[in-house]
This record gives sequence, structure tokens and C-alpha cells, in this order.
Amino acid sequence: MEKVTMADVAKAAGVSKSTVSQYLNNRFEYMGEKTKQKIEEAIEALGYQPNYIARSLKQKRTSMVGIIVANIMHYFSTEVSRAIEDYCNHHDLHAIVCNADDDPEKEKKYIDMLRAKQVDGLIIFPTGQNNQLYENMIRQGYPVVFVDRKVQNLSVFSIVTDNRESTNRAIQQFVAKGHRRIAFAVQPLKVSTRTERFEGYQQAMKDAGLEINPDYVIESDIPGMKSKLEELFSLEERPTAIFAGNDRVFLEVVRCLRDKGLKIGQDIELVVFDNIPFAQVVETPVTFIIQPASEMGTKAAELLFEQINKVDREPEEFVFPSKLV
Amino acid sequence: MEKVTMADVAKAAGVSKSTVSQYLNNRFEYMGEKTKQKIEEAIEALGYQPNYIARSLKQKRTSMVGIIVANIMHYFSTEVSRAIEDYCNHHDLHAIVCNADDDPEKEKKYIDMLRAKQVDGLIIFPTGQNNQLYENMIRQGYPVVFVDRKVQNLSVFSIVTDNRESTNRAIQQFVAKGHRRIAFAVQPLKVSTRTERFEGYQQAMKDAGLEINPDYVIESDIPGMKSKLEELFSLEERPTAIFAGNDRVFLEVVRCLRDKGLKIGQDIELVVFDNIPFAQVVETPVTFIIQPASEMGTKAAELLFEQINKVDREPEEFVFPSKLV
DNA sequence: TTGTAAGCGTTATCAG
DNA sequence: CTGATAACGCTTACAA
Repeated sequence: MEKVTMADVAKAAGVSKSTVSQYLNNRFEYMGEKTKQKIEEAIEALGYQPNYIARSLKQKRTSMVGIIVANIMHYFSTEVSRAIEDYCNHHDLHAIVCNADDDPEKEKKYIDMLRAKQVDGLIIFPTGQNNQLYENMIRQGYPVVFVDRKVQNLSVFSIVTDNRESTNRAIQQFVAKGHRRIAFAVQPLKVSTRTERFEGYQQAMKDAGLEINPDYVIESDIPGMKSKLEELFSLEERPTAIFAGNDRVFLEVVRCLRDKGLKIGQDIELVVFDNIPFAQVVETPVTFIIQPASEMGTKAAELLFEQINKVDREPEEFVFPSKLV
Repeated sequence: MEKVTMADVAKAAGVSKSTVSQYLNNRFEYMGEKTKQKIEEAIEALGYQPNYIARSLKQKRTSMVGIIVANIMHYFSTEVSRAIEDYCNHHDLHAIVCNADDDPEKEKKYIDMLRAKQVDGLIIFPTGQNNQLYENMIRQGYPVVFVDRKVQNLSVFSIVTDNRESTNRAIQQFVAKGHRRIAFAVQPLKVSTRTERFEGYQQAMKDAGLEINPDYVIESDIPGMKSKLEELFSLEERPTAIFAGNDRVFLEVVRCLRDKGLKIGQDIELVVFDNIPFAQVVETPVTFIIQPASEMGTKAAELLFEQINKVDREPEEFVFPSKLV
């Protein structure tokens, strides 16, 4: 199987390899009509399929870009990825996505692997724990765009949301509705998105003249969140409103509320940072902070494309606004 | 950037390319301890990274496999893909997934593209409209596994669910609960999954001695489904139960019911073929027909892996049972 | 307008 | 134990 090469086609058509190559690359300018036809027939007859690997080796470009998402379980990641893929499709690139699973080791493994595979550039949702590695890439001038999370002290293109401000607004809204006991649940504060959201919460509470009750702040990974939430909702003075740091936290919160028999919108109000596709359909009275995922993805792809094509410009940070729904 | 090659390492270490190659491929058997160290240092110093493209060209294998899903919007597809990816990860393969978007043209494009990229094998959720193409691949002995949908007259490994039987059981359950007006909503009956589910419905109705009311059978693509559903629920004699052909149909049904102010489980009962992750969390009284997606994915990957490694055996069809939840 | 030949960065074969 | 040397399948000057 899979053995017919350009040389075979050339032989069959009675021309040379280079001529076939010309043909394949649509350099018809100087090609005789009959040669063209002979080649066409030969290709058809032999069922020839070009070998991109060989071509890539020569051209030093693979027309592939890598996307490394921190965790594919977030709907936001898949939305952004989809937008990137769309952009790539329209620009003769192929995007291949890898899931770092919030694990810096895996992230490193994928970065190395993709670079070994010679992908032309990388869009990364960084775990934030591989600064040395990031730095090397940047220094070497390798095309990279960071998405979602900021990394300190790195001169690189990045695409983020106004995490602090939008969280702030959401909490303000709670306050305006008369809530005083406002809880905040989030995964470990190890990346910029989470710390910024937390800062937004703190700021809003402070501005409202409200003390933050430490019992109302849950910082835990997903597996451990359930038990902490249970404690929270078992408190004498239960919170009347809660902010869920992202979609996965949200799921835990909803599960826990259901188990406790608490009704969302009635016993407790809920804001979640991120879009939850299905939730919009059922009548759950939840406020969503929605990031413009596809615009962000498109922008990221654009910036990467520019870098791949050697457009030189100073790295910038693009902050997209998110909106409450 | 990215220019240091094996030759550079060889020069720096004062050895030949072949020796470096040995080193990289862990052929230490006959290698001197000092050469080993020199190479190690040289690699470190130069920041050398091997070029997989060149290696692939030589070895005629890329350690990549392609997954072409009919439509990535189905949760089932992503579950299966994830299982395949897991398997691949454990077997030094990289899976790259493409979305045919239910479009045979795109499917063909992706098959051609992936083969041009020399992926070692393909797992396909076939659109079913490219039989000629499928046949060619099989005939050439190219490693392929089909998932989810059957394709007629093709000697190929395939992984499917017992669509007919499980739909049948679901409808029987409706009947047992006393339902008589049972509707069936599905996308165009162009692929085996849908026709089989429909047959399951027909059979169950027949066995129960119930006439099928043509008004109760909705066959439409997703964009057109909304209006047809509206008609259905506006009928004088509304159905009391409805079967949704898959998750996307389900979403349309739920939307429509909400708009009509009908309560699921109260005004109408609902079965859906497929898993809906979020729906399980909220208290929606829906029955799900759940396919063992990850087992199916793993099996598919296994079969592909065997073929890639030239294990010769007769193609088989594997039918997995799904269960009502 | 088409052919020749030299790479691209590896691996594989076979001497030394 | 290590090193030449020839592929792998394609592109691209340059020559004809």
C-alpha cells in the first residue's frame, strides 16, 4: 500500500519529477498542455497521493499549528479552540489540539512534542508553571500566542478577559440586590484568571463595606470541592449568594445544592464565570459571565498567523470584555 | 530559530551523525561511556531538538492517527475521541481529530489530507456518502476502523451500538407506562444509526399493537427541527411521550417544550439517545440511552493499533449494548 | 518548456 | 564501538 511516489508518476507520464512537482504546485505558466494532461492521467491511473511529510522536510514548514489547552473539560477552551480551527481552515493551516490536563509536566511534554513535529506555531493556555520553557521559545523567536491566562514578565502576545472587572460587577450586582453573605468558590489560586477573579470579589466586597467571611471562601481542586461546599452549605448562617469560579466549579455547586435540597434562585443566588451551554436551555435562574470565546480564539489565531508569516511587531496583551447574562 | 541539527550535535561532540542517532534511539549497547556523555553535553549546550518530520520520512511512519468525527457537536463523539486519545497516549501515538461536520465533501477532504500527512491509520465516524473512497482505502490495506455507523458491503472493522434494540426497549418502557401517543424525532434518515433507531421504534409500536401516527414522526435537520416540533406540540392530540434521536435533537425538543410551557415528566415524557452531561445534574426527569462511549473508543483504538502493527485478522463488527438510565 | 542534481534531517546498512 | 554513505519523497535553482 501507499507506495506510489512522484517518481512513479513521472515515469508513467514520461516526464521528470520536477515537472510533476510543478504541476502539483499549480505552476502551469510554462507548461505544455499535453504534458499537463499526461501527468493528470498518470496521477489518476496510479492513484497518486503526494507525501506532505517529504514536502514539509524540504520547505521547513508543516502548515500545522498546535493548541495546548490547560484543560479540555472547560467549555470555554473548546469554544476558543473551535474558533482557532475555523480561522486555520481558512488559511491552509491545520490545528492540532492537546490537553495539558492542568499538569505542567504534560504541558511540557506536548510543547516539546509539537515542536519536534515541527508545527509552525503554538497557541497555549498556559499552566503557568513552565516559565523557563516559555521564555526559551519566545527568545528563539518561535511563534507563540498565550490565551486565557497571563504569565509574568514575558514579552508575548496574549489574549485575556477582564476577569477582575467582570467579577467585580457580578458581585456588585449581588450587593445591589441586597445580598450580604456572598460566597466565592474557586480552584487553587495558581493562575492569573483565578487570582484576578478573587481580587474582583475582594474589591467589590470592600467597596460595599462588607467583611469577607473566610468560611465563605472556598479554594479547592475539583475532587475536594464537594466536601468543602457541603460544609459551607451546612453553616448556621448560610451564604445567600455564591460565585462559582468556572464551569466545573459550577457543576460541583449545582450538585451540592441539589443534594442539600436547596433551590437556586430561591434559597441561594448563583453567578458562574463561563458559559454553560445546556444550562441556558433549562430554566435555571443563574447569571453567567460570558467571555467572547470565539472572538478571542480568532484573534489568537490571527496573531499567530502574523508571526508565522514573519510580520514583526511588538507583543501586546489584548483584553476582551466579558458580559453578564 | 530552530536550526540546530543532528550534524551540529555530531560536530560539537566530535562524533558522527550516526553515533548521535544511535544515542537518540537508545541504542547504548555498544556505546562508549565518554561518547555518550559528550553527546549528552552537546545536545544540552546547543538545545538540540530532534526533527520528527525527517525521521518520519525515513521510517515511513508518523506515529499519528487521524480521527474523523461526523459531527463534533455530539457529546458522544467527544467521549469516544477522548478514549481513543487515551489509548494512543499509552501507545506512543498521537491522535488528531477532524470534524467532518456531516459533510461528505469535508470528510473526503480530511481523509485525503490526513493520508497525505501520512498518518498511520484512521478512525472514522463515516458520513456514509463516500463509499468509493472507503473502499479504496480498505483495498489498499490502509488501517481503518469505522465507529458509530455501519457502511454497507464493506469488509472493515466497525464498532457500533445496538441502536435498534435499545430504542425498542425504550419505547416498550413508554408503552408499559401506559403511553399510547409516542412521538419520534430524528435527523434525516441517511445513516444507519438513525434508521436503526427508527426501526426499533416501529417494531416496538407494532409489537404493542399501536398505529404510528405520521404526524408524530419528525424527520428533519437541526435548523428545521424547531418549526416541526412546534407543529407537533400544537396538535390537538399532543403526544404524551417523545423519543429524541440524539443530543442535538434533544436540545431542540427541550427548547421547544420550554417555549410552549410544557413540563418534562409532567406534560410529556422524554427519552433521548445519548448522554447529556449537564442534564444529569439538574433534576430533569429524562431517560437517557447511554452508549458505552469510552469502551467503544478504546476498542476502536485497539483494532486500529493492531492493523498498524500488521496483525492480520478478518474484519469484524463489534456491537456494544447501551443502557437506559 | 522540461530535465538534472543538490539538498532537507533523519535512519539503516555495512565496513572498519 | 563508531563512521561513511545511501536512501526517504519532495522542492528548487540552474541548465538545457
